[in-house]
Amino acid sequence: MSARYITTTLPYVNADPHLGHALEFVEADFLARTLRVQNTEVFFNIGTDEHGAKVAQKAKEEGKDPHAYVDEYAKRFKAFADQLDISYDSFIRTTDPVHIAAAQAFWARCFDAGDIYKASYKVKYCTGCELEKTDSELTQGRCLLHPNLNIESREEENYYFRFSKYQEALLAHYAKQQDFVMPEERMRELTSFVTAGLKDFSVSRRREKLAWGVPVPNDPEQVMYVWFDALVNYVSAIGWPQNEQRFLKWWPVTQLAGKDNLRQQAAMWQAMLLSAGFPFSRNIFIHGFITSGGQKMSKSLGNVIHPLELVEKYGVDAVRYVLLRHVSHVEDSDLTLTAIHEHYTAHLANGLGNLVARVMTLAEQHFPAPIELGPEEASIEPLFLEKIEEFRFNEAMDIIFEHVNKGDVYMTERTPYKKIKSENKSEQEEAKKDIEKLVRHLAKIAVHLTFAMPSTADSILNAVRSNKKPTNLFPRI
RNA sequence: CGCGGGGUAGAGGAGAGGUACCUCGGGAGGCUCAUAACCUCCAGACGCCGGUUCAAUUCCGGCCCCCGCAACCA
Repeated sequence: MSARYITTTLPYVNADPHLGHALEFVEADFLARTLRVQNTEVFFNIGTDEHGAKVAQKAKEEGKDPHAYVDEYAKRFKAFADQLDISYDSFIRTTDPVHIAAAQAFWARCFDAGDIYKASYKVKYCTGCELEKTDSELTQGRCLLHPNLNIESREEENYYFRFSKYQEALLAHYAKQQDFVMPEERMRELTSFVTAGLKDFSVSRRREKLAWGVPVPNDPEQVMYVWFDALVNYVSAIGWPQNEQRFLKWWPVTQLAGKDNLRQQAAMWQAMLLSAGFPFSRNIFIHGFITSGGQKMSKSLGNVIHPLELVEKYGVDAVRYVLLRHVSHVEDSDLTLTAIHEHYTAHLANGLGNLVARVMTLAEQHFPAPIELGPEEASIEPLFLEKIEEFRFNEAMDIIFEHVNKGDVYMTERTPYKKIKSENKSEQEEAKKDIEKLVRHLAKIAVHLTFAMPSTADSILNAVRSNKKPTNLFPRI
């Protein structure tokens, strides 16, 4: 029995869970569930990233103590995962004491390797906001809120991580393991980024400015910059450093991340691993963003799609279905409420739900007892599993839904509903065979749906096992 | 010359050196087991300009347009 470790990127808790989080959770869950049936022991990690300036600031805005604030958000994200039926084995919080200890131990390793050093750090500061600004927060070197003020440059002593040292090693690894990052477009982008040269990055902040972080070992003046702390969750979640055995059992990890996280996960984090003396991650899948109506979702545009509202309206499995089948595994994908509704109606109500209804109606009427299922119905198509392992989730889903269509075609061509009423005995027998075949076909579809749409799969299998037409699986809305 | 991606029927997507596929929508027919569902057939497309090739929408070059990213946005 082999072991596989899968993790999502921890969402930062400065905002509520959104459709992008749902996408990543569901993709990871799909993969985890399929691996579990392939004689593989799976450890599936999710969690929340809770330190840093933005969180401290948000907590202040809401008039809360940071601890209370992050507790609230961690609860919200966990509930979110539960409502999406995510089969996670671990929900790590970067404020967990074990994680904090791990971050410090990891830091110490990098420090001992000579990769963490102190240097002067320049920040851009807006005196109007009384806040540090990053380049992306500035437009033409100016703060948007205070365009008439000059941005000041301030300096302070911070710790740096020797990222530049690992350029060659990273490039060598990318060349050696070409599917380290998937899809390959992302690998190209990453390679060109690293080839262009790496600059050491700052990994701490002065404590007096930012108390909401992990204290740097042996320096009470400094706390870790949230990046450094957060990335370590991938090893702290599996027990490092206090349980070396457990760590060795699960590492290396398969990571899922958004395209905005490519560098951090596939370059920075990998360099940190190297510095601390760990093997690289196993592989990293980078997904795109979900847009709506061709634009980024934003409150001001009013095009935000709230995943939990979708769950309420269409059901969890329908939401999981849309995210797995109608979202590109490579590029950004557009989803609108209309499109979601259309997918639901066309493929779930008219397609899958209707097929189950028509087949089970015939079965219930013409068979006195349920059909015994055999090993054939329980087996899973290898191609289906391969697609998922290659992160081609939508193609895997296509395979299942082709079978739904085949069922409908078979029904039309063989007309068992007509032959079963025939006076002719042999026609009746033929019809019975056809119905049985269709019932087995349904069972097979259900088995394949276990991973993407667990409760739907259960409903179908229950219907087959009890020889009873279920209530509408996907009512028209 | 900053980096990467993209422009395919009315809409949204997939694809590949040689009959361009899917979903929704439109048109015609069929079926009646089913959630007014299902099946069949038809109409309709490869941004622009060059090049390579027997053959390009697919490869190469140029142009136009769109979208991300541009490192501490966590």
